[in-house]
Amino acid sequence: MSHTFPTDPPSRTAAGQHWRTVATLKGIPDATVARLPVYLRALNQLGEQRIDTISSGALAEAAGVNSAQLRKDLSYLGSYGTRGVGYDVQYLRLQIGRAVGSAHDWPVIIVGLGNLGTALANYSGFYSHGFRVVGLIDTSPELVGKRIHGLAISDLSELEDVVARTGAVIAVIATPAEAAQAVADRLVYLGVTSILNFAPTVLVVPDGVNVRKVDLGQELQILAYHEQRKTDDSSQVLAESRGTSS
Amino acid sequence: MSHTFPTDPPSRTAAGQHWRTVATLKGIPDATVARLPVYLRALNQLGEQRIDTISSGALAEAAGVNSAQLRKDLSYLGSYGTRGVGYDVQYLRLQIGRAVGSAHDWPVIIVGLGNLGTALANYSGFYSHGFRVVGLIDTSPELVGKRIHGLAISDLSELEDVVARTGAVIAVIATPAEAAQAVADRLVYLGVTSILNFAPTVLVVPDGVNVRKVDLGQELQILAYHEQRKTDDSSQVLAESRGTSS
DNA sequence: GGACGTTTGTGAATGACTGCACAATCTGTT
DNA sequence: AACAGATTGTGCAGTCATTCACAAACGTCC
Ligand SMILES: NC(=O)c1ccc[n+]([C@@H]2O[C@H](COP(=O)([O-])OP(=O)(O)OC[C@H]3O[C@@H](n4cnc5c(N)ncnc54)[C@H](O)[C@@H]3O)[C@@H](O)[C@H]2O)c1
Ligand SMILES: NC(=O)c1ccc[n+]([C@@H]2O[C@H](COP(=O)([O-])OP(=O)(O)OC[C@H]3O[C@@H](n4cnc5c(N)ncnc54)[C@H](O)[C@@H]3O)[C@@H](O)[C@H]2O)c1
Repeated sequence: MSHTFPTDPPSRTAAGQHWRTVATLKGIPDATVARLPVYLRALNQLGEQRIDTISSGALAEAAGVNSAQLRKDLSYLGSYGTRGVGYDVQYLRLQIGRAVGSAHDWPVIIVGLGNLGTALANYSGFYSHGFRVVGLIDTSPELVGKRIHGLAISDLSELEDVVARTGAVIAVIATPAEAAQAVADRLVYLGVTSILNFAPTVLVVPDGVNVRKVDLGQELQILAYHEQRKTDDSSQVLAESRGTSS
Repeated sequence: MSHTFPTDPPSRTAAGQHWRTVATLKGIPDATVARLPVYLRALNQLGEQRIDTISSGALAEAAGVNSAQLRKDLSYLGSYGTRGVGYDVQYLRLQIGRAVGSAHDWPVIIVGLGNLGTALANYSGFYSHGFRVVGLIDTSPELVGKRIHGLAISDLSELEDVVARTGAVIAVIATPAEAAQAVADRLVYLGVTSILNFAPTVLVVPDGVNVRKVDLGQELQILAYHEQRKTDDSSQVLAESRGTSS
């Protein structure tokens, strides 16, 4: 799922001799990590409703997953439930938040402020989850200098400066696809180690850098595939012609 | 991945007695379906470069996957390669397009034209991949009547009309989270069977309806998790304290 | 036309994830 | 203090996904 393959020893100063091993030992499975934010969101909603305790069954339903899965997922974080009772909403919220890293307040840079980038920059949902937009970068002279929520858009040439000043390690790329790889290279060179990419391109990055891609077209095509299968009865005929074993 | 749990027999008129079984028989694995659009994108780029034949190795690299995986994925569609040579770019493009359903031109409705919805509506990348925005829906009196790319925004009350007229079965939800479930219910009731949801909520829909969620906050939290693990040396200490077996 | 290098398609091995089923553990009640 | 009901945490088996490794098939060159 992640595009990171930590085969080389990291250049970090970390104490561990074999990082890979440690990661595998303690590491929360990718599939679980991907679900933790969902649980967190559900817990937040529950918290606002003054619910202070919840069972795995109820929380699982709110999150749209199997309850055994929920329990197993949570068990990777520790034993934070009480048998016969359930989970304390506030406490669990805290623990998942800590595991996921929203305890910190992560500074984030957005590169490319066209349609999409601007929408993202305006999005308030960021802040409520431990992220803070601290840098806006574009190349268009028409955009540079403009302010969004009080934050001025800087030129690409000032990228180094912005990264250094804000200490951001997470960046969002919302430039046209052609520019994305160059931007990513530059970001990585400046020390950014996590990239959320909205441009429809496969980014190539060194080990140790995490990339996640959000691709609207891709999502729609996946939906279209299922849509097509619903109507297409001929898919069953095709099934016969191929030797589908077992 | 999909939030659809086809436990009950679908209320559809489809011929198959056990949909689940049929799907499993011929069905292309979910993981593969999710990658097909990536291959398609890579092929499109290659096609523009006048490359007419490509090996699994080269295409796999462009798509960022293992070459064996690419071949296996493609083998679900049929045997479209030539041993010793590779794949014909145009032909393969056609075949994947057909499988994924971009051969049709899918009409799509967007509900909620705030920051994000407007950006989506303006996005031209839609059209180039077999999707056509045919309906825009919002509740805000300030937005209703406004035009985006020549298409007028309709009020929510006209939703039925719009769906019926356009025959759309795919919809994008970009409303605030609070409104999302109600909108989804309404859409489903009107015959929409695929939803791309940008609101940070788990949508509950009947069997047979496909939902895909795009959640920015979630993506960032996943990045933050990995970020945290990179720096956090204490994670190793924590690893010890928990009884991590074997 | 046969030998050679290349590349596909796929069986089989390995690995990751999911869901079931149940013992362990808790609260409240009699 | 023992019991009943509820709910967690987890071993295990089944399912799904990835990767390896190689025979089968192709084009080319001599
Ligand atoms: N708009 C959408 O709804 C949408 C949806 C899905 C994907 N996308 C993708 O997201 C990306 C952005 O989409 P958009 O609609 O906002 O496009 P856009 O053209 O409106 O915006 C792109 C912005 O990036 C800036 N830019 C170009 N090169 C740059 C560089 N090297 N460094 C910094 N900034 C640079 C441009 O000046 C422009 O402001 C595209 O790759 C698009 O395919 C957009
Ligand atoms: N803006 C972003 O970058 C961003 C990023 C990630 C997720 N999101 C999510 O996407 C959704 C939309 O975000 P946004 O920034 O565009 O919000 P927004 O407030 O700008 O837009 C919401 C729009 O939905 C309309 N609306 C409200 N109720 C409606 C209903 N019942 N039917 C139809 N339309 C309705 C509103 O009139 C408004 O125009 C939110 O759920 C948000 O959390 C946004």
